[in-house]
Formats: sequence, C-alpha cells, structure tokens
Amino acid sequence: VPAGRPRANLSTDDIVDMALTLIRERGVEGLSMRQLSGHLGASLGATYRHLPNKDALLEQCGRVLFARSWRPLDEGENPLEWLQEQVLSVYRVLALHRGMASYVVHHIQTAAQEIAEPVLGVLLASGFSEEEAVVVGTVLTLFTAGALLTDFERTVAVDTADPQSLVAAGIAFILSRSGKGTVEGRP
Amino acid sequence: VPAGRPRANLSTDDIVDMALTLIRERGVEGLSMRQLSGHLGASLGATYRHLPNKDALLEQCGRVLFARSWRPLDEGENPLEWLQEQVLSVYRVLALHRGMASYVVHHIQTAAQEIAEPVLGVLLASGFSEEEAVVVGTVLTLFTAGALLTDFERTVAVDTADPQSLVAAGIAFILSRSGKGTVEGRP
DNA sequence: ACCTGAACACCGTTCAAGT
DNA sequence: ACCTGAACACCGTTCAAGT
Repeated sequence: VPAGRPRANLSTDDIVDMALTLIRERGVEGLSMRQLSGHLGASLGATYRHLPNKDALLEQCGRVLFARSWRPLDEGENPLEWLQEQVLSVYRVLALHRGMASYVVHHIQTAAQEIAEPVLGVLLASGFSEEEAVVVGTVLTLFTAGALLTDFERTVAVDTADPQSLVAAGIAFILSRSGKGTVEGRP
Repeated sequence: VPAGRPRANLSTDDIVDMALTLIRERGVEGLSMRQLSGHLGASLGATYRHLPNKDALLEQCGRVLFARSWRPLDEGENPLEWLQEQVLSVYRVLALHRGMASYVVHHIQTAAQEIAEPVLGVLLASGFSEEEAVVVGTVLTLFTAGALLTDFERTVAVDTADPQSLVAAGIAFILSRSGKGTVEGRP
C-alpha cells in the first residue's frame, strides 16, 4: 500500500476508474480492495461505503468498459458492418483488461436485443426465414462470446491470420448465408 | 474440516476425484485446499506433495472432465453428427461442475486439430473452399466455447427452445452452408 | 455524520520439526 | 523418507471506536 493522506470526496466513479487502471496494469487477479484503497488514498472502510463488495465493483467495471467500447447503431448505417466493428472494438478493450471478459460479456448479452433487432431486419430482408434468423442471432452472440472469452489469439489458428481478420471473417461467414444471394446493405 | 484419521497411500487420482466431487457440490469457487485435504483424510502438506499448486489441480480436473465426456470419432461415423454429440456431451458435464468451463475449454482447444481434420474433410467434399473450411472451423470452435462459457441457458433466447436444441441448431446452421447443396454424410 | 483500521474468518503455500 | 500442521503473507468484509 503506497503512502496516502486521508481523503474526502471519494466518489464511486473515482473507485471504478482507479480499479480499471490497476486492472490494466496487473489484471483482475492482481486487484485487491486494500491495494485499491491505498492507491486512492482512502481507507478500506471508505471504499466499502460506496460498494457492497468486490463483485459489485467488478460488475461496474464491466459496465464501464462495455460502455466505453460500444457505439450504438447510427441511423442509415449498415447493421452488419456496425456489428463487426463493435465486436472488434470490445475485443480490443478486453485485450487490455485481463480477466474482465466474463464481466463484460454479461453486458453484451444484455445488449443482445439491441443487436438482434437491426441484424434480424437485414437477414429477413435478404431471404432468411424467421426461424433461421433466431438461430443466426444465437450463433453470432455465442461466437462473439467465445472469441472474447477464450483468449483465442493464442489457441486458434495462430499462424493463419491475425485475430482481427479471423473474427471479421467469422462474422462475415455467419452472415453470408442467405436464401437469395449474399447479405448486403439494409432492407 | 471433517474428522479424518491420517492416511497413507494418497494418490493424485484420489485427490482429483475428490476435488471433482466437491466441485459438483459447491462449484470451483467453494473448493479450498484445506477442505479438500480434510475430506481426503490427509494433511495439507500431503496434498501439496502431489500437486505444485491449486491451479495445477484444476487443470487436471479439467483434463479429467474432458476425457470423461469426450468420445473419439468412430471409423465410418458421420463427423458432423459426432461433433454435435460431443459438444452436447461436454455441455452436460460442465453444467454439473460450475466454474470448470474455462479449464475444460483449454482441452477442447487442444483437441481442435482432432476435430478440424474430419470435419474439414466433409466440408471440402461437399463444396467448401479450403479457405472457407478454415473459417468454418474457427466459427465452430468459438461458438462451442461461447456456449460452454456463458451459461447461456439463462441469457440467450430462454423462451424459444431448450438449450440443447439451440446448440444443435447452431451447429447445424454453421455446417449447413455449402457450395453445392446441403452438407451430409462423409466424403 | 463520517471515517478509520484493527479484528475476524478465512485463503494458498511453505517448511521446520517430528516420526 | 515421509508426513504434519503451525506459520507466513496475504485475502474480503465488518464494525466498535474515534473525530
């Protein structure tokens, strides 16, 4: 615990920001409530007055990381390109915060509806049946989760291509199957 | 720690088996080296003489769970049906051992080559290009990993269908895209 | 009213001391 | 030679005592 003078005006945001900084440096595994409080110049009790426990802290960190890396769909934008960009964006943020994947994935699953609607729109418009579209949504979500959770850079097809283009190719493949030719553009 | 008389002839297999029993009852989170040793009727030091640390224990547990649920491809069997069966088999074992997914996924990724070869064979034979086949393999692996790691029963399309048929539908979808009609049977 | 930090009940891991 | 379990250096969490 580094030197720290007592400190008032500690906010929950300060705590979460500092936690994310420490996670970037040492991973989630290396984060302790004592060390965190020390870096904030606050006491252990002061930190616990803002958060009921460590798990709640990590949940909030996950939410913040997701919010930072997630851009909502612009009107008129191609939902498939948008989705591809979002997955890679989340992927990059997670690569910098070891151990946070499972906390961020939770928010991705929460955002599943936000994702599903525009994507299903395009799929239906390009020839998928409604039943198929649901399956495609599931495959997309779980593929994304798998890519984010497995640290697959080290384990899947390391020599073939860089991870980003592999993820991009995977998403493109999943979306490329359609009843009437290739999926492109909006409805 | 329950009553336990001192014990000789402690084997690594005994330790791993007992660890898996305790994990089945209370999850990985609830497993401690002290409690494990107590249930084995052994001392903490005795347990550590068989394993360098807790992580090594969990790695071995993951390997054992994988071996238990994995059946190699029979000669003459349809690789795609086999793969589908294997994914569901691993899924079921993991549902019984909370928190072990990440340890078992490691072995699935190790087995990726064993999976990839026969599956790619079928895909190539049914019209995929070699390049596409690599992508399909990646999608399959990451989809599977995602399904196993996210506890998706609770978060994805809960109302639509049971998890098993969703996984099955996902795998079927991924494999259904081919250059010349539906993928079926062996080459 | 707010904050502190010692105290509690645990961890994983080690290793001097016993047999 | 093998085993034990107290000891060490940590945890997350609480709450009496201070200001």
